[in-house]
Amino acid sequence: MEKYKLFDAEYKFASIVWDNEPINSTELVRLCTDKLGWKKSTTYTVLKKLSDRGILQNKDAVVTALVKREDVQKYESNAVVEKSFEGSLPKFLTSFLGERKITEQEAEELKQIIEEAVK
Amino acid sequence: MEKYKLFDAEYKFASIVWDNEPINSTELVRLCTDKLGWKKSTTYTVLKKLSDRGILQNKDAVVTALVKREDVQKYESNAVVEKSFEGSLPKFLTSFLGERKITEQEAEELKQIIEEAVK
DNA sequence: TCCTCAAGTCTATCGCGATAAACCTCGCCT
DNA sequence: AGGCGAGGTTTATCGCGATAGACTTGAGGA
Repeated sequence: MEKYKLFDAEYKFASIVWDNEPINSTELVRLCTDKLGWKKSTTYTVLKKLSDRGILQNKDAVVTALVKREDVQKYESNAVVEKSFEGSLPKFLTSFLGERKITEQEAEELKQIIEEAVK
Repeated sequence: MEKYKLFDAEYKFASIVWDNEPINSTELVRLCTDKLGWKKSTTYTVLKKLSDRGILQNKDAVVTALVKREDVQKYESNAVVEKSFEGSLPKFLTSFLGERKITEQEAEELKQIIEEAVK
């Protein structure tokens, strides 16, 4: 789903929406000024673009997300494994863990997640 | 290590080097023309930039890598988990796997990698 | 009626990554 | 002594994501 590809600025912006939706657009402008240092028009420009793409929605000055954060995250995770690890999750994991050590407890949690995906 | 951050074009280029090093620079130009559609000067421009950064090396017309592919991959994997998953590997894994199903064998392989990191 | 302010659009500008044109040097061959 | 190709640098140009300035519209209050 190429649709879910967000650029850096877009992702930061969308994150603010996800964290605060539903949110009034003027209030959102204020938040972006605080957290991103954006001017009003910048916020509206990005908001419009994401709305046109069906990612967000601005109706009667109330902004909500049409696409879930999880869906964008899923796209991101797949894209990286695809681009840098030939689509191989094992390769990704090996690289990520590296010499890094994890606790027995963390290992359990990860194995649990993996079990969940076996069917 | 911010040093390992490669842009898209740089990464594609470095990949060709990793796959073929040591390689003569003129030969590398030919490869880039074939695989990336680049002109000679484009190849040299990118090569110089990566050499200046200590990622690659061009000595007596022989190009080699000073930084291992694995190190760049490690940076990439960490960056994504950091940026999109609050640094949480479990969150990344959950998102990546999603409804996707994996075989018992693949699960074993993954668990093996995880075990390796416990200490 | 006029002012204000919320709400939003349209059209730049700007920085930077991606790509390349033009030019240079130097050894080698004829 | 002149051409030629390998090897390389310097200096643009270009596309696009990031950001914003200027302007518009419409409701509500003094």
